[in-house]
Amino acid sequence: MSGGEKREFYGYHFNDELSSFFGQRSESMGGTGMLDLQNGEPPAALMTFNEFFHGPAYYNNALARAFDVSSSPEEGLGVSEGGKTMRDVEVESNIGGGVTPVTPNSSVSLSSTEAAGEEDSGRCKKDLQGEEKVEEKGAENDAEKSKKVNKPRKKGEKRQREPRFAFMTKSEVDHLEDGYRWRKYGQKAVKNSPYPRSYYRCTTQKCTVKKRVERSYQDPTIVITTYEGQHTHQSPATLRGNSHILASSSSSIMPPGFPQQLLMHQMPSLNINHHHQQMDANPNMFLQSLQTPLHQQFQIPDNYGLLQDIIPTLIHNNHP
DNA sequence: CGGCTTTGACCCGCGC
DNA sequence: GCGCGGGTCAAAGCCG
Repeated sequence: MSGGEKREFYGYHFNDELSSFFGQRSESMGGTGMLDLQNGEPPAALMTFNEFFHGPAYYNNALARAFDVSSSPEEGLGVSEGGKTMRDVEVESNIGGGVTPVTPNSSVSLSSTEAAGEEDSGRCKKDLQGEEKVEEKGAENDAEKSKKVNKPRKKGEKRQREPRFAFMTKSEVDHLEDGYRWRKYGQKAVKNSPYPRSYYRCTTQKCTVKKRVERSYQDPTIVITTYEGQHTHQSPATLRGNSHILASSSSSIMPPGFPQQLLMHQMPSLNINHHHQQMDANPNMFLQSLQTPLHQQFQIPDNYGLLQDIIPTLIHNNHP
């Protein structure tokens, strides 16, 4: 909100546990901003925006190439921890005051993750629930109580997790307006955090995009929004016509599910700080993929150590 | 009345 | 096997 805020994009690997992530940054780091990967999860590969934005296929191939591994998610992207793999791109930017209607004072960060070889418990449940419910009915006498969520999964079948994108937004409102319509379908208390995590699903039919919204317990002014999946439609806001600019300028690099309205506000002065080692696998990929005006404002991260720099920035932003 | 939120129950994966 | 934490479901309630 204070004018002159800088907007920055950061790439970093983040663990699924964002809340923990933020908690540790000042708790275990004493506020130094060092990011400590919880669980000692090995650094995951960073992927470019384009890779991510072009969907899993692109993304996996690019990654495979970048890391010289099989394109098979299960075996290639071996950054696994508990059967989980993920890569992230974190973008952090402060929205200039007044640009964002709903979140006037926001600093937005985004990151993406994907557990390629993993399954999405949610989807599993949902998808199987319908079909299994029928055949299971019989053997479900005892499962009466479990009338709800119950879904056996076909053996050997792995759930696929959608790519994820997480935003760290400095905002007073939890649910940020991003141009899409969401329906809340759950809320859970977050461990080690007084703030609950809310689960939203895109209300558009056949669109399976979901998002989680939680507030950093270390810095209540920061709202962490994690998008999962890609919208199969355009943003209602875009359709409404007030985002046509976005449609042409960002649609080429942003995934359907990307909160364009949010991004739009960041675009004017994206500024990515990259570190290198992580990108060494393919240092050019990032830039190559950013064949849009955007890249002109990005700074390539050099290594996953960027994890360590993200936080400081946040701190600076939040505590001038 | 339709759409959305709330909320308790339930399932799943994982670590011990 | 058990407990924990994350994620989802769906009934009930709320609201415009």
